[in-house]
Amino acid sequence: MRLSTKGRYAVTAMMDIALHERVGPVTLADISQCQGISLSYLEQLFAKLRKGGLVEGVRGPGGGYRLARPADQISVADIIQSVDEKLDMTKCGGKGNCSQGEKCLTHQLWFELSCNLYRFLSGIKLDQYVNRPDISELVKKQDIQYGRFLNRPQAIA
Amino acid sequence: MRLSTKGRYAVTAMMDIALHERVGPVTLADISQCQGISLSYLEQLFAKLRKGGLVEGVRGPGGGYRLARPADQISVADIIQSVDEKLDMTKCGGKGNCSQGEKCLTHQLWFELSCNLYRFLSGIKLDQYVNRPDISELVKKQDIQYGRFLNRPQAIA
DNA sequence: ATAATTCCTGACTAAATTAGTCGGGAATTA
DNA sequence: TAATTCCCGACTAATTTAGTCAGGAATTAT
Ligand code: FES
Ligand code: FES
Repeated sequence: MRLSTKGRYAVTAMMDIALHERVGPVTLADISQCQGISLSYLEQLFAKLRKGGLVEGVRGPGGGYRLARPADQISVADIIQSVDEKLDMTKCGGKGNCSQGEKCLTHQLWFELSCNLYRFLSGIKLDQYVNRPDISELVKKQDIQYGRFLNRPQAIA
Repeated sequence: MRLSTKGRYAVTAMMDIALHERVGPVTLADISQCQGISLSYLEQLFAKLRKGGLVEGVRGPGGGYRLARPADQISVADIIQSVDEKLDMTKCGGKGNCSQGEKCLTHQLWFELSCNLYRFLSGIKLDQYVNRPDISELVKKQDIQYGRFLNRPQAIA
C-alpha cells in the first residue's frame, strides 16, 4: 500500500464524480479545471480506474465519466489500489523470502500493518461523503462559482 | 502523510534497533547488511531520525545507534513523520484554500482521513513487536545466521 | 600515541516515480 | 457534418527515492 499524491488525485477525482452522480456523467475537463489537475494526467489515471472497473466513460457531447457501481461500493482502498497497483507493504510481496530466502525481521510487522491499513481504507466508501449535508452545501456553492453544468437541462430537474 | 518504501526502510531499521535494545547500540553497518539497505542511505535516514529525537548515536568501537526513548513511546507514525516530514494529506496543508481561496470539495475527506490514519499509526508502538515470542525467536535465529554481536561480551550477559 | 571503529556531514549521481505535454484517433450527439 | 468527449501512445520535465563518494570527528582498544 503506497499512499502518495497520485492516490490523492485519483480519490479527489472520484469524489467529484460521486458528488455529481445525480447530475450525470462528469467530464475530465471539468474535473481538471475545478480540482486543478492536468487533463492529460487525469486521462492516464482514468485509464487505470477504468481497467480497475471503478468508472465507465461515456463519449460524445454530454458525455464524461460515471461510477461503474454504486458509491457505497467504492472505497478509498479500491481507488488507491487501482492507480498504485500494490496493496501490501511487505518488501517480499507476501512470500517471506527477503532475508536469504527466509522471513525477515519485519515481515510480520508489514504484513499485519498492510492488513489493518487495507481494512481501514476499505471501510471508507465514497457515499459517506456524498450524503453529508455540509459537503452537499459546499458542492452546490462551488458548482455555481465554476459555472458547471449550465448546459445540462437534467441537472436542474 | 505519505506512505512509501522510504518510510518502510526507516521503520525496518528502527525495528532492528528496538529488537536488540538489551544487547546495546546497533551499528548502521549491521542494519545495512541484515536488512539489505545501502549504508549511506541509512546514514541519511538516521540524520533525520536523530533530528526527530527518536535515536541517539554512540561513536567509537562498540558504538552504534540506540533508541532515544523507550520502545513503547515510539510509534510507526513518529518514524514516518521524521523521514517524510508532513503528516497531513490535504493539498492545502490544512489552510483550506485550494479552490480559489476556499475549501475544496475534498478538503474534509483528506483532513479526516489524515486524522484517522495518524491515530491508527500512532497506536502501533515498537514494543508491541519486541515483546512477541514469535518475533524474538526469529531474531535470535537470524542473529546467529548473520553472526551478529560476536564481539560483544554483554550480548550474552 | 596510535589505530581502529563508528557516527556524522555534504555534495554528487543514478534510478524510479510522478506529473505534464503532444498529436492524433474513435464514438457519440446535435 | 461538426462539435464534443473519451481514448491511446509516445514523449518530456520535475520530483522523489536511492545510492555513491570523500572526507572529518568522537570514542575505544592496544
Ligand atoms: S518483508 Fe516479507 S520477508 Fe521481508
Ligand atoms: S485540501 Fe484543503 S482546501 Fe483543498
